[in-house]
Amino acid sequence: MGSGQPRGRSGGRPTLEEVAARAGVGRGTVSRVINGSPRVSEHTRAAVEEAVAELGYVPNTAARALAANRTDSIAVVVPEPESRFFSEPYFSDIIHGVGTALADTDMQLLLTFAGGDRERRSLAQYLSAHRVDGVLLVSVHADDPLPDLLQQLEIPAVISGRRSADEPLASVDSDNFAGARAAVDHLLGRGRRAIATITGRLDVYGAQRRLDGYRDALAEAGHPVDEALTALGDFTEEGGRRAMTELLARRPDLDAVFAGSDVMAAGARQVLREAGRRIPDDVALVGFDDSAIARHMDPPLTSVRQPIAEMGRTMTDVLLAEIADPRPAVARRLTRQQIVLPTELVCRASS
Amino acid sequence: MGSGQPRGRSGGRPTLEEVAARAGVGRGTVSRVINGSPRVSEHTRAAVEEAVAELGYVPNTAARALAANRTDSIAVVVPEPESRFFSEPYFSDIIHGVGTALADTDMQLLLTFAGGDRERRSLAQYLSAHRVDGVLLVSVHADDPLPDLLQQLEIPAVISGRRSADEPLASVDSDNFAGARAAVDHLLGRGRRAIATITGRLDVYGAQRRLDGYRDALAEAGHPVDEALTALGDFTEEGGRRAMTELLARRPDLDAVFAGSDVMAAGARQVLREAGRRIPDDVALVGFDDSAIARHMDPPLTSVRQPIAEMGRTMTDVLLAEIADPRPAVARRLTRQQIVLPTELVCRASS
DNA sequence: ATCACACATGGGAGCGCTCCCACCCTACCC
DNA sequence: GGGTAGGGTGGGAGCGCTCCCATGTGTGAT
Repeated sequence: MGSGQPRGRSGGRPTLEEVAARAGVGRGTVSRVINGSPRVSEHTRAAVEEAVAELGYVPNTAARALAANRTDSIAVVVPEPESRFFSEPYFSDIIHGVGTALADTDMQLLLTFAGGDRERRSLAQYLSAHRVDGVLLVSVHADDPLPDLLQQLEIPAVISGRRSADEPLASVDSDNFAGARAAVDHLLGRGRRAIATITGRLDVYGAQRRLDGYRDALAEAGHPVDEALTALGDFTEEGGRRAMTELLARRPDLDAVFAGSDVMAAGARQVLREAGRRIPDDVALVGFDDSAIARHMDPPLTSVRQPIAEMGRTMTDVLLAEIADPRPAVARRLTRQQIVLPTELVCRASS
Repeated sequence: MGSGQPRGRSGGRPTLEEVAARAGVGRGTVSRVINGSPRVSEHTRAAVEEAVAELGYVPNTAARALAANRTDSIAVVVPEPESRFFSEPYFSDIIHGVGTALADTDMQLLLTFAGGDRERRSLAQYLSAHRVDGVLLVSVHADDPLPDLLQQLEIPAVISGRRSADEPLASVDSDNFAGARAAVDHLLGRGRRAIATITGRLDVYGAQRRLDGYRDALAEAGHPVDEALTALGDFTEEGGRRAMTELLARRPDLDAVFAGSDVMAAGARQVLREAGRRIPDDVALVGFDDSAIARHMDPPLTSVRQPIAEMGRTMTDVLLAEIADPRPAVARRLTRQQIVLPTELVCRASS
């Protein structure tokens, strides 16, 4: 903004050629300066930069993409039908982190929704056409074919949350196991003995790991794991309600509940209240995610915080590194990063 | 996916030329088919479509953008530093709506963060380079220079939430005035008489309109507007707390509070509770936004719902129409749309 | 002075597409 | 039978850039 922009022929934006003419150099030289090549003399560089500034030159991405066969953009793929995804701040936070990481680069962020079958197909096409330099996969299901497609197309990709213990793609995850352990250890420390858990969908690896952490904590404390104290949820509030009802029926003597997500904890709380159980006096409650819900619940919910924005940032860093890495995919595969970020227990009044 | 893709020269993706060769037609004809031109015989069209399918041809966007001078993508501009933006589901919901609207097209969605000064500058550059066909502006401040820049560059743009009564850009907003009226009418209907309000930042037009609605409802009911019952907040929880403290000091006899956002209502609730006021027995509380917080608050918060996802969808539709509109900007200006979507009061236990 | 070589530079050759003009062929009309 | 539309079609001319090769130009070694 600011000074007027002298134009080329037809009022369009200035081109490389025009910058070259103004600076009294060739097209190639300007290109070198724009792209930070070292093979330009200091003097020439200065002249070109001046011309660029004077004309307000901005490279044409389309032309660059066509000629160089790269797009300077990455895609975040969102499995849209998962309304859970949009109802939790997870999405915003990841995107926030990605945005932060991208701010230092001139990469652009493309948002893609792989919702229905049609979108999925057109997404596959889109990716096949190599219209992005890399892909960030957010909350992918175990049976999603997308990751394999990406691998086959040799498109750099990073996934949020591993799909299994041996995730072939680069991934960034939070330490679900340690988070769950911390939550249960905390409950044990407060003297709770009949600690139940409400799990998320177990085909989500993270949910499984939270359950593992719960069991591990109990086992280490010398508590026998009572299957009656485990109820399956599905990450929804309604699922939390159902699971809590079940638990109460099976083990009316329970004195603590570790829920695999805050939303499920909220559902559980309703049932507990209706059953006349006071929180935390009769039953302590701990959630997972530390979302806004946790802070505003009554009583405020103790919850395991995941560094979601940081996950987004890290995913982006890893992806950018993969894109920049000149080594062939085969060599790279050996070093595919599996990053696990620490979780943290946030104690509030519910426990 | 599926069948193997025969390749052109060097293992790359097939080009228009190759499709043409295979179908036994010229390049122009294939282009016409791809772009749905009617000037192709039925017979030829079929042959081309078969060749396209066989080769798994996907047009190269970069080449198309370069040749046709359009990008088939729109940008959503997010004023990132507003952390409020990320802490509320507003963002996700808008994006969700935009995604839905875009699913029917082959437009791509670009997410841009106009946070710091540097990002702002590079965004201006980005837009100047016409790297998107249109822009969706989300929650823009009254003094933001971006809208003017867009208008000057003649880039189609739609803004969420008008900046003033005579917004020059196309805009989509929710009916803040009617929403506030409904909330206050509801409180009046429940017999509340000393109804206070906590406003958002009044340089946000929507916050002003909510205040207007509050006043209008009281005036129409024959209540004198008592300035002591109006406190300024800033959309934050802390702001809500401060405002509530003020109100309680000024008018200890108040029996209802209409907050300009759920988050501020949450802050107010804390103060009310600390002051020993029961909700809704002593003081009724109504929020605005109907966010997740409202449902999980204790007691659940009555709140004015905004159709945020629908706003995103509508913004996109309007933008696509503007992009498709062949009329010059001058002619279009006369018909710039100002769409206002209805709000709805969601009654819960807090009132 | 001569040769070799590195570095700086200019510009041709595309990248894959759209736009548009020229061409051809088939009615159809006089 | 010749003339005239007009729909179908082919392909040239770019779009603005990067890549790379060819061409200087200056330096140090011989």
